[in-house]
Amino acid sequence: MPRPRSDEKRIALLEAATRIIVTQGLSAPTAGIAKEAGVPNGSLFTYFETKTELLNQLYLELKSEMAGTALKGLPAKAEPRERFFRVWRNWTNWAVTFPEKRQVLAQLSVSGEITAQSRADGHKMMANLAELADRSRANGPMRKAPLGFVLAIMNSVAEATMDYMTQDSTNAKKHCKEGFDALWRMVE
Amino acid sequence: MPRPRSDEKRIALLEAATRIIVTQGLSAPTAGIAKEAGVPNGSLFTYFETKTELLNQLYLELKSEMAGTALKGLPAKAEPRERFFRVWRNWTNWAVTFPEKRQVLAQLSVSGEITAQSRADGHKMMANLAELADRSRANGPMRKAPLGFVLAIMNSVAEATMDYMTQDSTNAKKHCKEGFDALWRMVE
Amino acid sequence: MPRPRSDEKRIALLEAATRIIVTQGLSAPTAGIAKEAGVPNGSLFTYFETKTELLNQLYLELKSEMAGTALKGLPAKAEPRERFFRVWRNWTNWAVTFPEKRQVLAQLSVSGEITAQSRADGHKMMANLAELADRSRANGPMRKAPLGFVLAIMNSVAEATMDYMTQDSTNAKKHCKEGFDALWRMVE
Amino acid sequence: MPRPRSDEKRIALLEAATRIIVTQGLSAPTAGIAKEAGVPNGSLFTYFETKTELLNQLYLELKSEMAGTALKGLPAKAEPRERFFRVWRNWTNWAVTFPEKRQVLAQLSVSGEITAQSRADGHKMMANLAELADRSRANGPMRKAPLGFVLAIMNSVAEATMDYMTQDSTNAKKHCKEGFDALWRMVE
DNA sequence: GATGAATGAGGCTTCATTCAT
DNA sequence: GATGAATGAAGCCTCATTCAT
Repeated sequence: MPRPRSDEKRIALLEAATRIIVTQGLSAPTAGIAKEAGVPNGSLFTYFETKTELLNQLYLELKSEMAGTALKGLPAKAEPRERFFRVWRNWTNWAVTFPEKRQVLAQLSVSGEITAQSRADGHKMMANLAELADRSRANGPMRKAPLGFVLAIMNSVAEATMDYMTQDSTNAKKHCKEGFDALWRMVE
Repeated sequence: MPRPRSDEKRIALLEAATRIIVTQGLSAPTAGIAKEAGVPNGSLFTYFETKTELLNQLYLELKSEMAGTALKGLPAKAEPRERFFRVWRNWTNWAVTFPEKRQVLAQLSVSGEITAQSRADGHKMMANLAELADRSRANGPMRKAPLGFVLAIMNSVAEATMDYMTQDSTNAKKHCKEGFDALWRMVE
Repeated sequence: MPRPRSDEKRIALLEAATRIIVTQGLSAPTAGIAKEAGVPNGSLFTYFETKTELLNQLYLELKSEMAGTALKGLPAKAEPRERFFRVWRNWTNWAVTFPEKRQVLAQLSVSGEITAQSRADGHKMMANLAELADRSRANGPMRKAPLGFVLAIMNSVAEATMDYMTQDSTNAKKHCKEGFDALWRMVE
Repeated sequence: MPRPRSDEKRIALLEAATRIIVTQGLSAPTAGIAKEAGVPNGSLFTYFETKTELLNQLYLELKSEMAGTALKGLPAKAEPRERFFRVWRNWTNWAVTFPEKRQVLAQLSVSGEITAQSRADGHKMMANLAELADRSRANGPMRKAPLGFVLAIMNSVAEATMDYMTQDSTNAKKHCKEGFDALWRMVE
């Protein structure tokens, strides 16, 4: 299938999918997504061969946006802790700003719809973040632990922090800092 | 004095559901679950009014089993750290021993099928664990953070640890310890 | 410019429904109706959102056809009695010609499936007939009775007449006249 | 199947059926009827072999009650008109007093569930009424019309009258009289 | 007999995907 | 390409009836 002329509808569909999936779950009908996007139901399939394909692209899109946002404006020269905190703040803020996106990403991640390839691609997008984490723990107590493990923990603390920031958004900033400090205590 | 409702079938259905959902996801047909349980499809509905009801009961069952296992054999008198580690070990071991149960629990947790009531009931089952966590952080750096936040982090580190233990099960014991130490560094 | 929705299928479905309902009642499966109409079962639902919707539309269709037939070719200028008789003849003939339609209409009318809206719409279709009745009784013994009552009686005598015409169709014409005369005696 | 010991439950079931069918239609589940009657669902089938059987007996029961009420206290010696009016009043009053019974009887009558035998039995119950009608028209304009036809018309006018009495129950008595007068004008 | 759990065929409806226009 | 009607397999759930206790 040739690439469709404009990306407009593709993006409209992806955004609509996010909105619909938040409320209806992954089993939301493609027709509903198309309608929400203001696109005829049949056309969805000229942009995405199958529903699974749409879901995988959505996964990548969200992951990419998340990673991009986290790493945006990262100062090239600064203390590791400072650099890491910058990323942490961007990252968690993204989640608080777009809770639906985070939720959908979570749903997609546990679902069986995402292919190994997509997961691998998704991980690549987090590569810079991983590198940052790797350096941060270089002299700390987890210096000998497998990087994957450290990343997993970092990710999970981030998730918990995001949850709490979203839940109690008036103190979001404070929770953001607390989460970071806790993480730092673990690795450094 | 009619045939009494058999608890066996109820359990068979719940276990079958776990097995089926691991491979097919939450959208697995009820007929498939019934078949796997060796029960006629219509009978599923004499034990669970709807599929959603089945899912909610499964959630509670798994949560309850997980909490029960974690707290089993907890020595009444011991150092907090020791007590907590005992729980941690039980908990993560359960996840490694029954990866399907954990996976299904994860799917259920993010799905929209679980009612607020079920979630509340599920939380209650973790109450003892929560208390333990509360005491552990009493003199540490997170002593002023909201308990919910501490629990969320604890939970997320546990998740990461379980993931890693499952993935690299030869070193499961080591990862279990590492995860715990990381957590302890955060709170104490 | 997709395939336009075919009115043919809609009508085929309505006619099939009539045929099926006569023999199987209102509980006739939609699949059976679709099959009888030579249409795939799923397609029934592109023409009628639900079975109830199909039933309501069928009700209206039949009512409309009945009213239309009754009033067809009504001479603008003629004695009231003459005009009324014309209608009466058309009306009862329709019932004798299409006994299945009448029977289905009867089933629908007593069933709980027909909405108040549909009933109201159905009544409107009989408005001209009602007007005719109203004029006919204007100088008779029922001139002071509520119009609704007169209409109900008229309708019920018509029903009885139709029954008898159908049952003993060789004398249909005679019964038609007798029914009309009886009715006329009542109102004029 | 041997006759069950007591008629209590049988009657409870029949009455429950009436109540349930009014609101849910003839497709009401037997389990619902049993529950409404305070009888275990399985027991329904010791009183009625099948659902159809229950429906037929209900039909007969209602028909019998209706006829019985109509003919109750009929003065042996009185003018035909007077006698007939007595019956008419009883009959229509019954319908106004028990609108659910009438409605259910109507539903049953048009449904395909009632056997020819039941219908025949039902007609027999109206025999006295038929005889009355026959005498009433003996010298009137319908003296040569088939008795069946006259009965049908009588029945249908009664139906219309009942409808109107129920609808506008404050003037029930008046409508009762009006209906009767209209009928009388037709036959006498 | 009384009870209510058990059964499995079948009903209505949904939906991803295709395809006529 | 764009559109939305068409398709039919499949899903959840219902229910009359049977039967173990």
